[in-house]
Amino acid sequence: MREQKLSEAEGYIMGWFWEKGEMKADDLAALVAARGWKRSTLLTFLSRLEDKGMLAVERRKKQNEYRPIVTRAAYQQAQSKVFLEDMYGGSAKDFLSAMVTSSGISKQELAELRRWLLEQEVNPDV
Amino acid sequence: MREQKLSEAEGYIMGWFWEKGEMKADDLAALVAARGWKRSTLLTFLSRLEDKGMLAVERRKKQNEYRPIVTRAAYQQAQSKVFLEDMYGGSAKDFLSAMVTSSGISKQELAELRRWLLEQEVNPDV
DNA sequence: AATATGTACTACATGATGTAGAACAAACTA
DNA sequence: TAGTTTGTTCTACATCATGTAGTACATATT
Repeated sequence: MREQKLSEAEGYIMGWFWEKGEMKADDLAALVAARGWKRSTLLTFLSRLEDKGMLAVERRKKQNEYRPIVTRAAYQQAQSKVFLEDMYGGSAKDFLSAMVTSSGISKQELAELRRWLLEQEVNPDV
Repeated sequence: MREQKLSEAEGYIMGWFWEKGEMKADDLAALVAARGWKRSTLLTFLSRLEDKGMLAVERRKKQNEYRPIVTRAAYQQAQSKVFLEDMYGGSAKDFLSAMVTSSGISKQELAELRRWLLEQEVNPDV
């Protein structure tokens, strides 16, 4: 039900859904074969993702169809807001400032960021 | 030992250390009285914070002295880097972009941010 | 009807977290 | 100095998230 944080495995799986869209358990199984999960393990994750409100399941006669109902962007945004709030009291500037100070961001990226920000100014469609 | 993520309670306690600096258990106890923790509970947290490398402890005859050895800024920076990497592949621009798109940041803040960024340009002491 | 297939339910170990009692050592006091 | 107080460290435990999977049960096939 609640839209929470995804665990590593869950995030990995959602990554595939965001890339491929709707899938059946077998489609996903093929994609995540590298992890060597047993089928039931995978099904457990899918079930948990449904509980977390990330996937919608269409129960069919043959194989269920799983569809992502939270976009990657929406998830990122939600997590980012929480992070920004928890860590910097919601101040994006403080966040950026910290990144710059600690070289968590390169000069090049900084320049790019500046360019982007200036564009935003021209387009007040925010 | 390892510098990890802080739990809610640990973060709350570190917040006080970052604000007050060095403290004895009693000093802290007074500050966090609202939480209604038993003394041993508080001591457990202090001990765990020491394990996590956040506090240095000077064992005294009377009361131990606890001192923060990771600054708030350092902690924020470390966490931010990890977050940025995990969530946006390290792209601060993508992060900002997401914030703007989702109104996770106000126009006013955006303007402030722009001003700040331009200042950074003038001062290449980054 | 017998068999195969696929999902849901149940289970379990591990690690983090919140919470705290009890043991033990040092200091103070009568 | 022996008893009492004070403070720290150890040990403990319940709960929750997570990774992992067996098994029961329903449905589809043959």
